[in-house]
Amino acid sequence: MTSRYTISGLAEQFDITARTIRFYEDEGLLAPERDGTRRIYRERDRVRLRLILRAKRLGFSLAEIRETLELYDSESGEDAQSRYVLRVIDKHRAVLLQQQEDIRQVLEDMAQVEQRILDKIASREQLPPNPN
Amino acid sequence: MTSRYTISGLAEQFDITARTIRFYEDEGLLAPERDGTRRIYRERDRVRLRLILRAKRLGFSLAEIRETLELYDSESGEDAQSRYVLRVIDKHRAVLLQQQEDIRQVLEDMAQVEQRILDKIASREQLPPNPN
DNA sequence: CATGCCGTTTACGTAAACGTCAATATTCCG
DNA sequence: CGGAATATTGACGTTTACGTAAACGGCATG
Repeated sequence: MTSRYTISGLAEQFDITARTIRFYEDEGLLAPERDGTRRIYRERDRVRLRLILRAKRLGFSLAEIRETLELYDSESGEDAQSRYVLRVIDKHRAVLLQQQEDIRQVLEDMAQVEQRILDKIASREQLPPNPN
Repeated sequence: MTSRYTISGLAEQFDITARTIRFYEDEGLLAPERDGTRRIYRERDRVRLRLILRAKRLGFSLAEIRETLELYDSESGEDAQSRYVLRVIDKHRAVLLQQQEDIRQVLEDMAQVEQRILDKIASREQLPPNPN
């Protein structure tokens, strides 16, 4: 059961269009096998796609995602290369931590707006049935 | 000291270009006062800009940000409007929580890649000085 | 066999978010 | 006061991430 997927199957699973998946391939983010001309996706392609969409939800560009995937995938034979990858990982981690902080801030702001509205609704319900 | 800022001042503070700030104004995200033709930014503009950039780092579009700002700012006089805003806030919160989860996942993946590399480096340092 | 239905490539279209001049004020500073 | 620096409004260019349409191949099925 080396699970195989069709392009429309994958598209449905992730709620995107086949066009999008082909585009990701054009951009070098995916490289499915072929049965003649048809694309065949395996489990590893699915995992990759899930990763891509995760990163996209966080606002990263396809170019960034591609570079990152290539880098992390690279067997990084040499020591220098390994250390370079480690540095890049640290940079990426910094960006993600910043995003976590941004999310915290926005959630806080939202809670304030929400509270303001709730207070107003509450104060209105206190009032007698419209003194007109 | 009702702090005033020039456009280039703000640009420097936030490490963006003046063009960007003007563009945000064109898009209805900012509305600074004018001294004749020059723009004058007050503290509230600065706060707004900080918010905009935060949201941008999280991958939201300017259109989304504008709508959100307008909505949250609206005095929402009517009760129905208030309840509507509360629902939108809930939706936004859901998106942010999803992002938090995405970040957790990506951080996890990164940690794995990092560990793999560290292991490889360690195993290499175990080996005797190159058996050639 | 005709007719869907899915898949493929190629190509042009598009919206978003600015960058990059250009031409024209204004303002600051020695 | 005069030149340098800063600001303003167009207007056009560019990149990203697909959408959309055209034109075609393969297969399955009534």
